Amino acid sequence: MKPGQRVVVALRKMIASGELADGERIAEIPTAERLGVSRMPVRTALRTLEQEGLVARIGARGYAARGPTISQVTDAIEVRGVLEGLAARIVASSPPAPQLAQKLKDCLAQGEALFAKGYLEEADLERFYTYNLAFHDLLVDASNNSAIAYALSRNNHLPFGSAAALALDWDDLPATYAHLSAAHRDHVAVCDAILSGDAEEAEQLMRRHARAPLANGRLTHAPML
Amino acid sequence: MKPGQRVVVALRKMIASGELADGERIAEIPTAERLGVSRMPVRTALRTLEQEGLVARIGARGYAARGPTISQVTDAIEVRGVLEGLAARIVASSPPAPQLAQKLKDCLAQGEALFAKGYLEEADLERFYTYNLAFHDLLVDASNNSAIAYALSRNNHLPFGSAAALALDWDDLPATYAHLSAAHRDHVAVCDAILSGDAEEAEQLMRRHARAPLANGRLTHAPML
DNA sequence: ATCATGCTTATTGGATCCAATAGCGGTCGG
DNA sequence: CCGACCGCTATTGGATCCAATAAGCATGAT
Repeated sequence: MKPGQRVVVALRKMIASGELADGERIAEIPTAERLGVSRMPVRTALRTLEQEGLVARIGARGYAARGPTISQVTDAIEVRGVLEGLAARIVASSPPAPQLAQKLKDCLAQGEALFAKGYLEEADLERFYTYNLAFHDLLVDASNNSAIAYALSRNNHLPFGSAAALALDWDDLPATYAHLSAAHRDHVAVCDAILSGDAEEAEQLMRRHARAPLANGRLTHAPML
Repeated sequence: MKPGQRVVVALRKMIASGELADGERIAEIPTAERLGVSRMPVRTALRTLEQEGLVARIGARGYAARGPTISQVTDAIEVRGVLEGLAARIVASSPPAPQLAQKLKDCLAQGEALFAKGYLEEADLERFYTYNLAFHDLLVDASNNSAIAYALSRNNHLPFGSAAALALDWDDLPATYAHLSAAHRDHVAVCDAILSGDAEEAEQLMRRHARAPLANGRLTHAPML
């Protein structure tokens, strides 16, 4: 990976993990030395992270980390809910192309296979992650609305803003099974609403689905891009 | 203004005005010479504009302008609708602070004053612009949801993505009066729903309000930041 | 004759250097 | 003793230089 990208993801991780505390000042030179690059990649990275809302300018003198606060996390989840809800509504509003219906079925089949055996093993968590992302991406893609994709791509950089934000508990597989299979059932329900052309229902279901992690109460770490 | 900012706004204008056609390649060196600066501000500006969605990367070789297509415009309006709808819902969901109610009243009073005399004059368009922006900002601000503000701030850079996107017709003031007073009535209705705590109604009204320009059919130029 | 391969060149990304600026501290005067 | 002013320094923004890379073209081989 090129230095520029490396610095961006490194800083994202340091902010998300709290290694850079909320409000802590980020100067270019120390950061560059710390990461073993010149000031230039750091400069561009800070500009990028500012656009992403992960750092904020301190007057005219440097940037400060904007650590993930609980409210930021819940806010990002709410926003993802309405955006994906809109995507679902749009998709449901027009008669589905046969190939879209097929893609949806194929995608849901992956989820079905995961839960068929009635329990989860560790490797399944990774598979669910992939399947879940695929479903959400499929929907956004099918909505064919560039502004949604654009807004979501930004939101995804926020902590827990991505569809990957799941209440995963690697130590309590039964509880995780309950959460994830509920999510899968949500997917099926959304798909049904879409295929039957019920736009209102599709949107409501999708929004509730996105908000599920809020109800679960537990927000643990999920991989962030 | 510093060179960096100058280049960003200059490129934004050139893209919005079509001076840089959709899909046209933007190389750093010619652009830098054209604007009379070095390559560096152009580099940072292109990164910024990429984040804003106004240019897209062409493989590993430069950027291309993403001109304002009709679908981009309508997409951005839809997205703004759901985001501001969410803001309205959130505000309506909790009992309004007295000072918020006062601010809303003050804001709506500005609109009321504009339409009281039953017709519009040129200067009123500017005033309505200010009032309209103030109302929308007030709502987003009151929702206290940073992710909404963040997503909207990005969306605002898209053509017609901002609340300033109104079907303004400077030559047909009576028709404009109809549109704008309808918008003001929308504001009043949203405000009523919020103060009475009807979250569902507030959201629906706000979404319809945002989509009104789509129904008006006419999308003319509005100032873009 | 056509396709593949290698060379040339144009263009972007990174590093280093230089200038402008703001913040901070010290000192001097009231 | 306190406040204001001046100068120093730390830090960011811009310019130029260098390296890496990919695209385009030409040439040769099959």
